[in-house]
Amino acid sequence: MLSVRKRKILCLLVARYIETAEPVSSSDIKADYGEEISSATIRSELAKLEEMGYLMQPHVSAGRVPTAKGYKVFVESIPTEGGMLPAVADMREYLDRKMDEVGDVIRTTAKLLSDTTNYTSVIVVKNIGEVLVRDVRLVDIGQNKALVIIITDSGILKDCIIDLPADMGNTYLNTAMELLNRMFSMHTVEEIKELVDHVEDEIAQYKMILDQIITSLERYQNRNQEVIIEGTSRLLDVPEYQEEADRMRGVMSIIDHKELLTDMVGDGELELSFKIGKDDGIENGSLVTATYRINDNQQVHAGVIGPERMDYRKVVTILKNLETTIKSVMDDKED
Amino acid sequence: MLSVRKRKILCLLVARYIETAEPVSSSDIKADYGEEISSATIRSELAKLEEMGYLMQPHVSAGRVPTAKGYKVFVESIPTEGGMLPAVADMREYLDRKMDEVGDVIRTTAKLLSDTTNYTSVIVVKNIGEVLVRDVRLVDIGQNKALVIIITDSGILKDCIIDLPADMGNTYLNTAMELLNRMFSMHTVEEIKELVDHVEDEIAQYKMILDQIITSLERYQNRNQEVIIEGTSRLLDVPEYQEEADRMRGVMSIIDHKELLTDMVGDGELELSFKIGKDDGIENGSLVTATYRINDNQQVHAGVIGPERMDYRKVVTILKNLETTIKSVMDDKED
DNA sequence: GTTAGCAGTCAGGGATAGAGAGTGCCAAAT
DNA sequence: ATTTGGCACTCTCTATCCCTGACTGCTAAC
Repeated sequence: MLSVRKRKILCLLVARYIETAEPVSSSDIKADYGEEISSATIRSELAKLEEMGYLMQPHVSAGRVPTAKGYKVFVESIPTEGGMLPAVADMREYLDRKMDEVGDVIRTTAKLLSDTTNYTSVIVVKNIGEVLVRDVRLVDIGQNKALVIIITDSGILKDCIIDLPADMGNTYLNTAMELLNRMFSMHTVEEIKELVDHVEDEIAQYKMILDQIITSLERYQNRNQEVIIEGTSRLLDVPEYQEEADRMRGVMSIIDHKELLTDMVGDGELELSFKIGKDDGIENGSLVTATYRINDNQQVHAGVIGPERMDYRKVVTILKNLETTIKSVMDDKED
Repeated sequence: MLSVRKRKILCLLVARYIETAEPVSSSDIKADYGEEISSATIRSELAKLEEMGYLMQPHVSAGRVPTAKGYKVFVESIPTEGGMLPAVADMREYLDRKMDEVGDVIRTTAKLLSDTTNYTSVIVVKNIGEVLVRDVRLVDIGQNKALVIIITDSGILKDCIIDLPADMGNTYLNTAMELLNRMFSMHTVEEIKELVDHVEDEIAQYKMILDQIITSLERYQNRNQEVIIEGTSRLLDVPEYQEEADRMRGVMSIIDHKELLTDMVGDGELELSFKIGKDDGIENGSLVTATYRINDNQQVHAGVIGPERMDYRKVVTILKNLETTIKSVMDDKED
């Protein structure tokens, strides 16, 4: 629906605007165009592109500036197989430092991403699929409370503290643990819920414990979404925002309401996701994320947040490189 | 070292500047002064105050603006017994919502603080004093790993995963646990370190476990400092920062490097702490914190971060109110 | 030590003018 | 039917000027 020439002109314009931050004129494009073409021709094409909503003019005697819609055409044209950037060659070094947990890897990755792109970075970890319970342990911690440790196929759940009946005997906990393991082991949360509803009788006296554990499991499965943001102050480096602080607001409000991000990052199937401008939920801003699957149950969305006039090429290249780097580091951790 | 009249003039000036954000002239002060005094007299006092470093002039024919030093004199003059603000009357409501853990209380408090003051809020939780170990549990989680649960007098440590020797027998863990409890129970971390160094022989075969646990305990004692920041985007509401984004940088860099905050919040003994300006580590910004002790082992520093021209009176009042509110909520949680 | 008065300084706003950039449109060429 | 060259037009940007208003610092009198 966009002629080859229009697309080429549009992309050249966006590329130049990203570089110079100034409205692009017809003669600018003529200079970049390669083949011979007159500026008048370009002008008429620009007029049409503007009419179609890809461009806009700050004022009548200025060049053109891309709209969110215009940027989107541009980002589609970026080859995702971009070459290695010199700056990202040493990503591996960052990540090779000894790290105890996956959480550390994520946190470091966020820093790395912010440092290499010079934008504010964002990482969202999502649980996908069902959690399979492997083993359940109960640890008495005094004061009629117990700590529940649930070993699942995607990690260990250990933040669940439950209340115990006051008159509990000594063997009570052990029996409960046995029962729990018999019932829960190798089942998903959904299955466990079913089960508990059906065999009321046998477990009546442990009902209190069971309910608390199931609540906790459900919470784990549903809202275990971590959002990490690094390099907030890099927003200040963006010239657009320096001139008018108001423009920063759209981006800032997202940083303040991290929970919004979980829905804004890619939808899982897409490798790269671009959210640009108000219609996508970021006024005067843009969010580029890549989706990585680190294991069967967890998905990581990593990306950057910045102005609409973002260096998408660089960001895409870095995100692609990050994928291979993360994969290799994670694989090492498996051993 | 500052005459009564100079102090009065300085405080009137700061108060007015905080309100109007505009340089204050000698006649402005004359209007606020109460008693009869000529503007010429005030001018000569202002000149001296400027010479002493409490004030500055943006330009020669403008009024005066306080320096960081000037603000500090002002904040000393704020009565800490300020009355209840209408806006804070319902703090209790915020905090009354059911919250599972101390962590939740803290997080909600941060939001509350940001909402009531309209500044970015900051909360730092510090461990003070020695951690006393009460009980140690080991839970086998498969793959030659165990989860260590340490119940201390100030909380439960449950994020420590240790490696086990590969050829471990079935009773190994139980024996180790018994040994650990015998050795650790009711001792501080320092004492435990001593102990382990001395009775090498008996425990040789459990050395591996012990070392890992001690490392973990030390880390818990030292760096268990949580820093929570809420309402970052409120920085954008500050007029000073809107005009010149560069000024925001000082404050932003602190938000980006939370670890800096642990040293900047009050020194423990002081009830309220004011850090204003570059010399205090915040260029073009100011950090006001109050210190609350929530139990024998933990200290909470709560405060706000904003421009030098902050509404200190309001902030102080709110922080004072927060103290009573937090105390009452925490006491309820004890039950 | 305080006050009144006066001269001096400077920011801020409005008006004006010229330069430069870039477009839109039209008529001619392909 | 598309492309091109040319031209008139529009609008921003910058500089300059000037004026006004706001304060101050200073001095001399009280």
